[in-house]
Amino acid sequence: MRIDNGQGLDARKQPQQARSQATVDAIFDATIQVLLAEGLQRLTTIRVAERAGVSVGTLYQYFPQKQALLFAVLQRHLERIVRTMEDAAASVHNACLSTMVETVVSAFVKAKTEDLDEARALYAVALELDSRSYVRQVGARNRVALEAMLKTASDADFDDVGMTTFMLTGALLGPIRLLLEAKSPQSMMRKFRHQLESLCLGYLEREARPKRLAD
Amino acid sequence: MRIDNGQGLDARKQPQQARSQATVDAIFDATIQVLLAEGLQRLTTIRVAERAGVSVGTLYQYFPQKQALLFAVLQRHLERIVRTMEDAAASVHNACLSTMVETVVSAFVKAKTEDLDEARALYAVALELDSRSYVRQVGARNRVALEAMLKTASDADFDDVGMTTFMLTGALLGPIRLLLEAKSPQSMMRKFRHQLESLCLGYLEREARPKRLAD
Amino acid sequence: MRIDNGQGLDARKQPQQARSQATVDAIFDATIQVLLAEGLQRLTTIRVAERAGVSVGTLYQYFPQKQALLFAVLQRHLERIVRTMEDAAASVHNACLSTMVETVVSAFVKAKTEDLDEARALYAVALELDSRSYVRQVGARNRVALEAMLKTASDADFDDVGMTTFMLTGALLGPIRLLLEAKSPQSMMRKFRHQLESLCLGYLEREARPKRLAD
Amino acid sequence: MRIDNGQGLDARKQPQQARSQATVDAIFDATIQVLLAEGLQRLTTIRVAERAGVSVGTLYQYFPQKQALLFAVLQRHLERIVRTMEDAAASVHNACLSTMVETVVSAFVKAKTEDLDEARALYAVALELDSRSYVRQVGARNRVALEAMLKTASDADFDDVGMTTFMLTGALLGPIRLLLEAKSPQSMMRKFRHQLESLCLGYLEREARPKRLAD
DNA sequence: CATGAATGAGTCTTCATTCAT
DNA sequence: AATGAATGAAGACTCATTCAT
Repeated sequence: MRIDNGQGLDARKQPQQARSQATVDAIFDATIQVLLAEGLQRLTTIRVAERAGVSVGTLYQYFPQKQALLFAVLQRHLERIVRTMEDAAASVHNACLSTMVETVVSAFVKAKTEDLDEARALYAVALELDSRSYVRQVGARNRVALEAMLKTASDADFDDVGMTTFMLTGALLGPIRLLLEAKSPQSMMRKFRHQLESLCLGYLEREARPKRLAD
Repeated sequence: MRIDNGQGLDARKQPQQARSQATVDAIFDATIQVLLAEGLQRLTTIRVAERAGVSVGTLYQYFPQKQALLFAVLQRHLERIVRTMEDAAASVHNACLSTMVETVVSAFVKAKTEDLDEARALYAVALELDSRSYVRQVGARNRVALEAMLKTASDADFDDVGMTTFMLTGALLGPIRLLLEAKSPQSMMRKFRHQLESLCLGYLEREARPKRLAD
Repeated sequence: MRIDNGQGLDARKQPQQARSQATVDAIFDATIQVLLAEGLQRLTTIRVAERAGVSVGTLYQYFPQKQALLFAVLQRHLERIVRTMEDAAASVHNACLSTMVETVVSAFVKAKTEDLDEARALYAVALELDSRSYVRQVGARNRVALEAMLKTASDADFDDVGMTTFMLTGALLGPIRLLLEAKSPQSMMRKFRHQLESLCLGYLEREARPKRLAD
Repeated sequence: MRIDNGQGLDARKQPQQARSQATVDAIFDATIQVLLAEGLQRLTTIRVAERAGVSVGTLYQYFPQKQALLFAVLQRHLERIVRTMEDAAASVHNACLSTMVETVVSAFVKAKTEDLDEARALYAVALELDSRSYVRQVGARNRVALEAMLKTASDADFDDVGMTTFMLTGALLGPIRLLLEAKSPQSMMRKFRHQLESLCLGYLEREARPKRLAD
């Protein structure tokens, strides 16, 4: 959020930064494209620079190492997704379980699906040793948001909210990953969201203790 | 399993092949170790050979390319898992949903968990371009087995078994992956299996139409 | 020739390309030197690069494979020779046989002899599988030029010009090859040209039918 | 000659040597085949051994280094040819030029043509650094034989027999090499020998001084 | 700031040769 | 003697990174 807004604003005032931003964006896009077209193993700084229409030197101006570039691209992607999730989770505090699930699933599917190729391209990057801890952090933020939400559910209490959140996260990630790896993700999309809600809600309702009213 | 036996037999007759087998095994193990210790990107044939206690030349005698080695390791792993799943699914044809889930979850968790490190190590390998189609095949075999099982459920019918199987697979994979990436998977294990059953069963019961008796 | 000029011109305008050209030239020369000093089998990209005073990486910037380098060197050499032959042959259309032979032999000996070492170095390269078809092409161009010339001889007709050209080519190549492989080619040079003319002319006069005047 | 006879004789007495000889022959043949099928650069001891139906170890029993093998094959080939030439040249001492040429050309063409593939396969080997001096030796023997022959010509004297022999050798080699490299050598064969005689005789008659009778 | 030529350490892969069986 | 598994030096080629222009 800050980055998006900030960069837009800065751009108007400082034309050079506008150019910078355009360059950075071009590099980001090029990275995704190369990732999709060639795979992580064949992604080279030169290939990225070429596709971005800049020289390697320029690329290194903005990203002092290859790792930094990959990390930045991954970060942009994951940041957008967690933020979406955090916002969605926060917006349904104190709601009932079914509303929560509906909202969260909807947000998650939308986030992952909007940039389908990007998400696909970044799986391998996320697995890389050097980004592991960051990925874990983001995962943790995600779980924190969900856990905070679940705790406020108007119609349910959980014995082990930590575990429940863990499973819920898994329930969201598993099918999405499968979907992204499928050949024609678009075709199942409509039904998919409904099914994902069913999966999550089925689980949560099984795990919930009915809320004690006079508490 | 079959492989071990077959080779064991041969080994007694042909001492040279016994040595070969020992070498191949050492290379397999070394690959997993390097994968865990260094990651896919830093896995080199020399490092694998060194850790296996053989020369590069020997490694190449058995695996004509690096890819072939990685593929073989992945194959051994996945083959064991699908076979476990196929057997488990076949063993509960015509049972009730809860038995099915219990059996399948148990088999899956056990398979993935037995060689925890191996499973962890191979995620990145499975993502590589060249093994994609094979991974997909195995995934398909898995789904076929589950779908065949679900169709025989004594207490449930499904409108769209294909989709249900798809989601069920996702429900199994997601949390397991999360578990493998967690710091101390062993600690949650006991509770985990129960939770995974809950997730699967909650979903399936929601999706099931009660079976028509006089059909 | 054309290449040098063209690149020279470009070089003045684009200083970077001047550096490039210098690098390429150094690599060419180094290749010949390594070929002579070590032989084709011991020619390695590193050795060439070292002798050229550049790094392997630089070499690969200009020649994407070892083969490409060898091919380029061979091409430069053969191209110069065929062109010399084509020009020489064209320049004596309609002359008498002895003039033709004198001119062609002189051009051929000069071309092969100018860069004696280069010619010597490239025999093995020319034999390599991958350059075979190119070598054949050049040979064909050469024969075409000679055949066209012979057909216009003012004092002779040939029954089978194709065969005659074939033999003439062999008559030129054989002794030259022997000369290049000799220890002190320079010493025989003077007499050699005369002898080669004798060989060619002796043959052609035997094969020629006297020209019918009223044709 | 000695080798062929000797080995045949020994074989009858010492059966083990017969087997040896068979093995050696198989290795020789395999070498030629590999040379033709893969080229010198891709000729490996293992490939040769495989094609010969023996193990590498066995191959090394007979040829302690790869070079030794190649050298032996080359030697067998060249030895046969020089010997043919020496015999042919010796058989026409004191004959007239045209008889000499006819005999020598016939022998040479026959020798090179009998094992067309072998001759083709061995060009690259002959060019290798390590066999250069041997090849030169054989060339020298050849020239010595021809020179001795020319000196006895009944109808001609030469001012510089050395040079004349040199050119004659070149005149023989050049066209033959061209023929071997051609696509369908067999087709031109008949006419070819006649042409080669014409080339040689044309040259020799030009260079000859008529023999002084009362000398 | 931008460029892209240059660098050279690091990878994969091959193959002559050895040696335990 | 024969076998073929094992060795490891050496070669082709790549690519992150630097730096003169």
